[in-house]
Amino acid sequence: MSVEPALSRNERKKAELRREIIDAAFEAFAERGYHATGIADIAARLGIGHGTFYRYFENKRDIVDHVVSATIERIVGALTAENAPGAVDTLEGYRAQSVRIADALAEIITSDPRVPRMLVIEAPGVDPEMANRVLDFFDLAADLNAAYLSHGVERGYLRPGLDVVNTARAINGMILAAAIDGIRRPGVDHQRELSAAIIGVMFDGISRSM
Amino acid sequence: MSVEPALSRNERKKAELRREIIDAAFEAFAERGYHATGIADIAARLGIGHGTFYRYFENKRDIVDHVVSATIERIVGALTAENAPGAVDTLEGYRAQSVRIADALAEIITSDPRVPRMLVIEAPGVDPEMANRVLDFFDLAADLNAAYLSHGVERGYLRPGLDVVNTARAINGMILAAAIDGIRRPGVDHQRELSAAIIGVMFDGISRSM
Amino acid sequence: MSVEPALSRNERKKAELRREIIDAAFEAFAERGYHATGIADIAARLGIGHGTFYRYFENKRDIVDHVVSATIERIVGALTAENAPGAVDTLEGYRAQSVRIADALAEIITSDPRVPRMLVIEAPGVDPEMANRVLDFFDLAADLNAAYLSHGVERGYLRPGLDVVNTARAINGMILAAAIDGIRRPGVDHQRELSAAIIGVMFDGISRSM
Amino acid sequence: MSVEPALSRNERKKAELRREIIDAAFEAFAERGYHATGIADIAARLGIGHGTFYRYFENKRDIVDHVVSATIERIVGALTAENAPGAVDTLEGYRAQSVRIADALAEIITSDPRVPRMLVIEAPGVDPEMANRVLDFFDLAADLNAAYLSHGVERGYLRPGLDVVNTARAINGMILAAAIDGIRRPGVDHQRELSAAIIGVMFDGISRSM
DNA sequence: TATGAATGAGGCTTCATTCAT
DNA sequence: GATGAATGAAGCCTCATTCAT
Repeated sequence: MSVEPALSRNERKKAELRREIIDAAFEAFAERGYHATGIADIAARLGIGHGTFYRYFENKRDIVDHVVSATIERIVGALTAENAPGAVDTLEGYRAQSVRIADALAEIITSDPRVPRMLVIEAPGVDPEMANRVLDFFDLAADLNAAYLSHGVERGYLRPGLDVVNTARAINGMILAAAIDGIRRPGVDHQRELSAAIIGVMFDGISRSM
Repeated sequence: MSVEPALSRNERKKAELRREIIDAAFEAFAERGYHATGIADIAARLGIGHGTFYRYFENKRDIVDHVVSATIERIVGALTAENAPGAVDTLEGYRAQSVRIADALAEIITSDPRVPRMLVIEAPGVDPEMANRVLDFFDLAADLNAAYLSHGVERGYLRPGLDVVNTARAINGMILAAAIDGIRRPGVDHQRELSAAIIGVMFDGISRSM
Repeated sequence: MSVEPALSRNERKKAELRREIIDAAFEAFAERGYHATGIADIAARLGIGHGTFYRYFENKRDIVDHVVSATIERIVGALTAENAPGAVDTLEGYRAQSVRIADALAEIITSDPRVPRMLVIEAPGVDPEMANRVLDFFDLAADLNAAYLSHGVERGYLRPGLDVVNTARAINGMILAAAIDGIRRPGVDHQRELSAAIIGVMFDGISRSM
Repeated sequence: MSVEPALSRNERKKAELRREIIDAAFEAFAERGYHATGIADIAARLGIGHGTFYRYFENKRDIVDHVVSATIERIVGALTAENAPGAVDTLEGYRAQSVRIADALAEIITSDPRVPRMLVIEAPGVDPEMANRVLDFFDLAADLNAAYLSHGVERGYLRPGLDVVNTARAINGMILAAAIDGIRRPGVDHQRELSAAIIGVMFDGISRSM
């Protein structure tokens, strides 16, 4: 028995349109830029009156917040799906998990390069508050990374004494590089190669082993 | 004896004001954002009439181009100063050079966090063309990195068979991470720690050495 | 049964406002001059916001084009109403037709002297393109005149060997003189006298008949 | 012995530059239009600083006044040169004089079509006051015409009872037509043909003589 | 509930004019 | 006297937002 509040037909339709508006705004912002996009552009993509927009969202600033939230959720969702945090206890396990995460990210990036574009190119320029949200997200990702690293150090398969916080930020930067790369070079194969290089650096560094 | 083309007093003053306008615009864009900054804001910072602005720059788009150029030059200048490309032939030499480069970057970032803010937060959101300029700059940095890596592979102090192009991009991402980190956490000490972590990952990876 | 495409109430109101804007612009341009008139002036005459103007016309240049078009149509409409081209075959018939045309013109000019003012004073100074439109209109009128003259020469009631093209231009000039005269001296009676003088010169010249 | 106040070398140079500024302004106004021409444009044509302009003329409105005055004087000068008002006492004499006047006008118009352009296209659109000046000039020309006609009626070689005032305006219009024609079709030969047609209408009308 | 007509704050840009050098 | 750097009034236009239908 479902205990969720049943949505009336009307409510379902409203929610659906709301989602469509977010999607249309995402497309418009990613393609033309936030500042160059008008509310009318978004409405026109859906064939609705632009007055209708204001029945679903407060204002332009409101929609971009939802668009960015949806974009972040898309990424987070993909990652947590492939992800059992703390479920690995060996170097190989961690490496395999890293590959899975990288693949999941590559999938998002290559299937829709507007995702990294929105997050890296458009969102930070919206206004200082939004820039902070994006930076917060980066920090959050770094925190998550750091947790993995701590786990690895504790378990002994990562270097003892590793500066987990800053190393996490460094690794985070490589992931960001992959995202940015996907904006301009969206092929899956290429993204895989880049992932491999990232994981190579991450685990082994670039020095010739002696 | 100076052989430089002597600038008249007038020309010197014009060049000076031009530079001041670029600086004021840099400040305004970094602090309030490009789109939230009006020409009048820039002029007001200098106590000049806003009409004067248009004697020095074509329009708002023109000034941001110059601001970004100046910002990029600031970075490039700092790097090339510390930089003898291809002048190292050992792992330790490369590592030391990497430290010097990292220090130079840290110096820029911590001495003026508006530099990374302008490049990473504001510039990409100006318009698609500017976003491309920034992405071009990232690509250029990656190309430079790749050249270093190639040199190291040839000389034998870096891992044979290294995917230099993609590895360069990965390393580039870590540098970007440092830049972004500097936006929010501008202390020199912290930046040094982050640099150390980056160089640690870069050369040795995170795996426990056997 | 009306077969005309039924305009919705909304469409009718829009078309009506559009017409009112053209009228207000006509008034403003005729009274203050095109360059001295601001969009805000036009809007203020109608008690609408100046933003509303831009819902109906592209820009200032657009509205003056429509104003001039409407002005030309007003003249052309009045003339073609009184006008059966080629329907006369005698000198007296042509003279009578000329009188009718002159009366129609006099009616327009005296009922609204802003019509000649717009066409002769304001429009040419808008920009070179508009000046060309006005000159084109004069040329068109001359062409029409020439057709009448040709007809008369063929039918034999006008002088054989008449240089119809240039004579048409000369007559055109007399009509223009009437228009200009109407700008400053708009009385109907006066306009009639001028028309009579024009037709006198046109048909008989000024020489004492022998 | 000259009793005219001798101009110092300096004063002569000033007067010369003054004339050059008027000429340059004439060119600029005729070619680009009054409103589209900036003071800087005029100064640039002469290679002088635009601040210098204000040492010779009060403001932009001032210079166009002088330009129009010079233009009118150019016409009046050419006409009065060929012109002995009241010196003819026969129809043929008047006709010959009319031809001479027409030739003089044709000479001005074809040698510099910017003259009619300035007077008919540009000047009226400057502002209402300038429009009045132009209309005044037309009226003056009509008055002059009327004087000739009166003389002819008195002497008996023009039609008795002629409405000299309005007929003068009609003839004036034909002259205006020639001026306008010269704007677009500046050939001397063509202008001569048009003059002939005008004089033909003026003296004989278009009716077939019985 | 959906619409789009109306609005006007806001921002960019031009250019005639001034005035210190 | 000549210059051109500086100025800011003025005007065009956009577009987010409101609200009557």
